[in-house]
Amino acid sequence: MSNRVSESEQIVMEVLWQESPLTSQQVVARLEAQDWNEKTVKTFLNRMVKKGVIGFEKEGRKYLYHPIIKREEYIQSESNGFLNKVFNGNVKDLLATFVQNKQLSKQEIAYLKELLEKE
Amino acid sequence: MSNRVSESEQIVMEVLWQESPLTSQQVVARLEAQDWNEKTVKTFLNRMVKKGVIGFEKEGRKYLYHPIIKREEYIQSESNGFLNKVFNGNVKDLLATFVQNKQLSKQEIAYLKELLEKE
DNA sequence: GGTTATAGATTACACCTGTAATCTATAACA
DNA sequence: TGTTATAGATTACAGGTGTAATCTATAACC
Repeated sequence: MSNRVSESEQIVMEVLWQESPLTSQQVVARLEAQDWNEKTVKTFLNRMVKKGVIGFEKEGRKYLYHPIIKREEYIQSESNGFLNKVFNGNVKDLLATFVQNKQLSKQEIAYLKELLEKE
Repeated sequence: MSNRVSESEQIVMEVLWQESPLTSQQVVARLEAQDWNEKTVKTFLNRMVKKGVIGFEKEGRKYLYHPIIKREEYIQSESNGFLNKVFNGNVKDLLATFVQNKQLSKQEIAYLKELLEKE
């Protein structure tokens, strides 16, 4: 089993990053919008435990799940992967693509300029 | 067979985006750095044809492969997928993450500011 | 205490992907 | 023209992923 987080698993991670620990039932409840069978969610939780990306504490017969990897680290790692894969590591190209293809509000533009000033 | 381009397949696509049409041998030659068996590359070409992301013209017994999907469209689609998946669609967050975590040269910063001006 | 509901564990199964080896037809060479 | 090299097609096979159903043990209820 690899220890990469699949797309579906990431959706489960988001729930636990938002709030934890949670029982599987609570996770299922918070994923209602996904329209996944409860069994499916439990499979994901199980696999994620095996991958070592989440852990749990037993509480009676139930488990209380919590994230092990940090959201920031995950985002960093995904971002770098994406940067290398799609933009061959060229940050400028990546930024230009997003700046040009997405509508940015005046506020956002101002905010980003400020960030650039600080660099 | 899905019509998404896998990671390995994308590497093959890059070759054809750079130059096409190419025979499988030429593609193999341009992928020497990948250290893939020739058979492996041919499998990828085959699958990509089935997925409809590349096409070919017969030239005698050989095929001349060419991309069907455009690089720009691919990048757009991957970028949007990434944006939604990792940043929940929030471009500002995405841009901030890359601006803050990557070293940008003065030139790059100037260039990006210029882009922002134009928005 | 016996029965039932439920929690997590195990099993299932098809499709995708990485990574080739083998098959089959034919072009090219001797 | 018979043999061989080679092109693409087909087959292989393990591990990951989506999507659950079934198994097994136990907590909870009657």
